[in-house]
Amino acid sequence: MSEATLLRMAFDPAPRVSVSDHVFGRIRDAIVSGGYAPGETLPGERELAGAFAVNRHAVREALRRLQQLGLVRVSQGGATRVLDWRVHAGLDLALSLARSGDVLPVETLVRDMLEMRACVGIDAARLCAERADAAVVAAVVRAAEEYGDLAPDLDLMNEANIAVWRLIVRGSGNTAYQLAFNSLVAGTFAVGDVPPDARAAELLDVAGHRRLAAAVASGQGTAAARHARALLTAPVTTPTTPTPGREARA
Amino acid sequence: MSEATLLRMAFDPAPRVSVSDHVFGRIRDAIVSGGYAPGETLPGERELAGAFAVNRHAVREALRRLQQLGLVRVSQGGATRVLDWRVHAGLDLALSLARSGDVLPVETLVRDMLEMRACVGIDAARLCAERADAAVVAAVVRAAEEYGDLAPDLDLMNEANIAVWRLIVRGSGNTAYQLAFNSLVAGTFAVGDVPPDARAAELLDVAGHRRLAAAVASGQGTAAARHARALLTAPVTTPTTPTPGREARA
DNA sequence: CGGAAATAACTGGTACAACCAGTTGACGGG
DNA sequence: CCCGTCAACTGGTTGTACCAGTTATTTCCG
Repeated sequence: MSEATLLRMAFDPAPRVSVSDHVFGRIRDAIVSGGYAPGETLPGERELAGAFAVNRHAVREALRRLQQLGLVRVSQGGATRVLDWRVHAGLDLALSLARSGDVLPVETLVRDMLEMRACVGIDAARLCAERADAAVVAAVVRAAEEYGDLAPDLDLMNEANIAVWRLIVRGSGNTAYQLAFNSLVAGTFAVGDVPPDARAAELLDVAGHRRLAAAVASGQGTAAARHARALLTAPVTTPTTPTPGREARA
Repeated sequence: MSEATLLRMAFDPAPRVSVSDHVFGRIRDAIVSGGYAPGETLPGERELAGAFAVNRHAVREALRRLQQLGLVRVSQGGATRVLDWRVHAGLDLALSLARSGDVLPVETLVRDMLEMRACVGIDAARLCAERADAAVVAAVVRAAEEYGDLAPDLDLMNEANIAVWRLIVRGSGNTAYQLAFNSLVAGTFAVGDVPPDARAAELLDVAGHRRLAAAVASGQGTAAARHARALLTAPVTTPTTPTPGREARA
């Protein structure tokens, strides 16, 4: 096999995860997948260090991150207890979940994130139209214009699409929306292949994006929300690949 | 001063923050408040350890958490660079921001989180009505019933209110909503005093909550969304204390 | 003189060992 | 039986040494 062939194959970019990342991921998956029930006590740091054959500090770094994520609660003197991530974990966990799929059905997770994107995006569009300052509005219009020029390259359009929405969310003046948007973008990016054709209709609707930008520019919140809804609810309501899980849950 | 007097005073629950927490908070505030511009390089671990007069391990734990939060990007060999938290930080940052206010106007942050709560809550109510299984629906109805019994104790009602909404969000079957809900609850809790009277109207509207539960039980998504909207948008649209910042941003 | 390769001086990553500081539960005296 | 004491856990912190990448400098060859 020639070197050119090797380079064309797009390998994984060399895992090379740090030791503490490894420990972090393993324990996270064990908790999320139910290996450790909520309330259960995790093995001691020294014991974990021995089990993973790493230094105790690496375990500590991992545990601190798990604590920040809301998966465990460590307390000096007492044992480290597992929390119920459905109750204590924040949206940032979605990124971790998406990154190392398998523990949770990726299909469902993607659908959920798209659903939330629609919910937040619609309201952000409304708020952006109602209370964004002139500079951001101008940037939105400009971004929407440039967005259309990239058709029909879906990869580039996806990137530009994120830029447009980032501006809209920014224009909403809602920090929570902004942070949630970041979480969702990171999460969907981590999944890698967000069903490419499921969102093709949305991405290729250049006119729809320009209508949205126009509504934002003219300060018409309701119209902006309507156009945003038209764009964002398409991939959720009409999936090209039938999404399992809806019946499975019932 | 008698012991009883001491106990009645409700002191701060003894700060006792760990060393790495201290370092974490300081650097986080420095970044969020703009002390370090995005792209700038943070001092080396050894230098930071010297500046804070702590061991390097403590600094490392703090940096790892900052990285997970999306505030910095550490890379072996290279320097640790500051990221733009408006672009890379997830919703979990809201909790950190709320906890140690000051760096960001708390008023605005609370308004944003309530706004997002409304946005997500309305859609979650709709989805819960449409696709929640019988067990969750029954739990929602029961929780709404018990909720009314707690009036007029606002503290207890607030707690029960969260329980009701947690069930509804759970019933929506959307993991992203669930995680975002957790982030928002943790964030508002961290603020401590979410303007108590601003939400009094919502909390005391027992009938409204029961209407919502009834709509969920009968599977009427649109009605559930309407009732949810009535409950959740009240504190946002009619603040008892005029919220500054809206004009200040324009 | 120009540019590429070796290198020195950083950076973060990991390890071992020891000790401090809380928590827990068992043990023994009242 | 109850309560204080103490020993054996737990996590928290420190120091040091070294490994592993990055980066800027220096050096040497064409």
